[in-house]
Amino acid sequence: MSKIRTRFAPSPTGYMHIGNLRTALFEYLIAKHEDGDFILRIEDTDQQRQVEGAEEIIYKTLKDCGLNWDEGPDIGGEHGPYIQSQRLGMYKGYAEELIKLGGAHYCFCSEEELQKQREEQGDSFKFDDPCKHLTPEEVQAKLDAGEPYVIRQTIGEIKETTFDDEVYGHIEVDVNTLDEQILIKSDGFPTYNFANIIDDHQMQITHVVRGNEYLSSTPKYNLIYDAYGWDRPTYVHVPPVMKDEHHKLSKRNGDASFQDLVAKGYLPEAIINYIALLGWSPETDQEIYSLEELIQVFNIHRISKRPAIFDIDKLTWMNGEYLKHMDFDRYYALIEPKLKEAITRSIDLKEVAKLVQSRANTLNEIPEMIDFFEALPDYDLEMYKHKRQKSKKETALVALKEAYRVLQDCSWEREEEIHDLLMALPEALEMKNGQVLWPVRTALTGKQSTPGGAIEVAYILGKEESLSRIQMGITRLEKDLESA
RNA sequence: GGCGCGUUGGAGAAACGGUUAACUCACAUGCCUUUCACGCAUGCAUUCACGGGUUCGAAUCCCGUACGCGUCACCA
Repeated sequence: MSKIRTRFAPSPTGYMHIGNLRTALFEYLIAKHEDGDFILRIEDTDQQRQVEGAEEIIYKTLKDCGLNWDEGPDIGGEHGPYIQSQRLGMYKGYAEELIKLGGAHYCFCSEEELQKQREEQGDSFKFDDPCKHLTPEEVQAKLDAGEPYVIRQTIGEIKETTFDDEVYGHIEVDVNTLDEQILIKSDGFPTYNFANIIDDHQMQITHVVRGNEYLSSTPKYNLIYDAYGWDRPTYVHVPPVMKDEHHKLSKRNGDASFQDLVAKGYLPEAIINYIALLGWSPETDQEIYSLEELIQVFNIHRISKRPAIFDIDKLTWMNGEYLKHMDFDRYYALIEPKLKEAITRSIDLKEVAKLVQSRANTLNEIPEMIDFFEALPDYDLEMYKHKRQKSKKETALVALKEAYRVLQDCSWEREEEIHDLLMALPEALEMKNGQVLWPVRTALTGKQSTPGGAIEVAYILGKEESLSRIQMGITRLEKDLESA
């Protein structure tokens, strides 16, 4: 059996939405699982929708995700060019050949003619093209006269057409319901549908993977393949990725694109891992997969027929898993810029990174998590009250004063030192651990929750700053209790 | 409206006619604990859109109904 070849054929619209990326991923996995080729083709026939730099976004996204193509506009290949606008010359010849084979015909009808039929037929409109019955002589005469025309698919007198989709199974369609679509527009350019067929054939694509919105038009494609006498490709129609029960994920809805997610602090590998599970499921319970592993286990027959809703919560969880299990050096390199931006004080940022690694699910949560290192926020004294820790303002004041006293003699060289000094206090004061440590952490951070507890935070903040913050807590509490 | 496709918990989903409907996220509770997070434990669909049928037995097969999505462009 010949090598599997799949293709990703996006239009350069300046935006890589998640559904598209997911299709690309499946195409890549299907090919690579069988050691096949993954081809990138840019479909830019609609010049009006061109967006500056859009191609680069496609290249970059695919590369960031590790979806490397074997043939494409930038690297070439045997079946190029891989940019549709550079292939425009060839389609007409193919269309003319199709006419000879009886799979298409010239159509000289005007827009008005179509409109008229549309009105007459109402809802069940299906264009009945009179040009189909023109004799070759009549056609030639019109062509010679320079009449504008399009080339339309000719659908013969057969009754039924069927095909087997790898996901949706056996599909039967009544040919009478099929439209004789335009293949070559009056401006001489091919329609998307036609260009697609020709390109796929020329590039020897074996598996056509695309959204299930193409399921209905597939029979028309097949009829053209048949007319040429070409082998039909294997079809893999994939279910859509939804925003909610009723809406697809789309740019129009302002839904997150791949770029948006990255900007929000999600890792490409986590995004890829997550979207692989949208409309596909592995045989085992494993959910975390590297691209390599996905290639190994991906199986077309486990692609689902039903739409899948994109759940940002699960992506967030998964992203957290990647962050938590990441090699520390790599993790640190990743977040160092954010840390430096958030913290200008000279403290050990690596220690901060260690605290944060097991807690942040996305990169963007980090600055807010650690802002207290930079400056103590203006916190509410009520925070010293904590029911479960049995902390009240009065006990907090005592604890803070004692903590300040013992820590004065601390060298601050090792975290254990601080630990030992503070942990000796509860017993000495006949208090619970929480009655000492809760207020200390509060005084040091001014926040309800922080990465790390009192001891870790104090160690990182350093002696001078820690004592100063504790002193401030003491002063504020004293004032507050006096006035009460 | 015609045609096509789909419908398992809040989300992703497993199950491929055979006893109590996996697993993950989310949510809730408890434990652990100096906060948060982690970790651990428990709970969360007597039921698979609904109604019939086939069968000893159905989420799984068949028919119908409802709902949803897609498609019917000189857009891709």
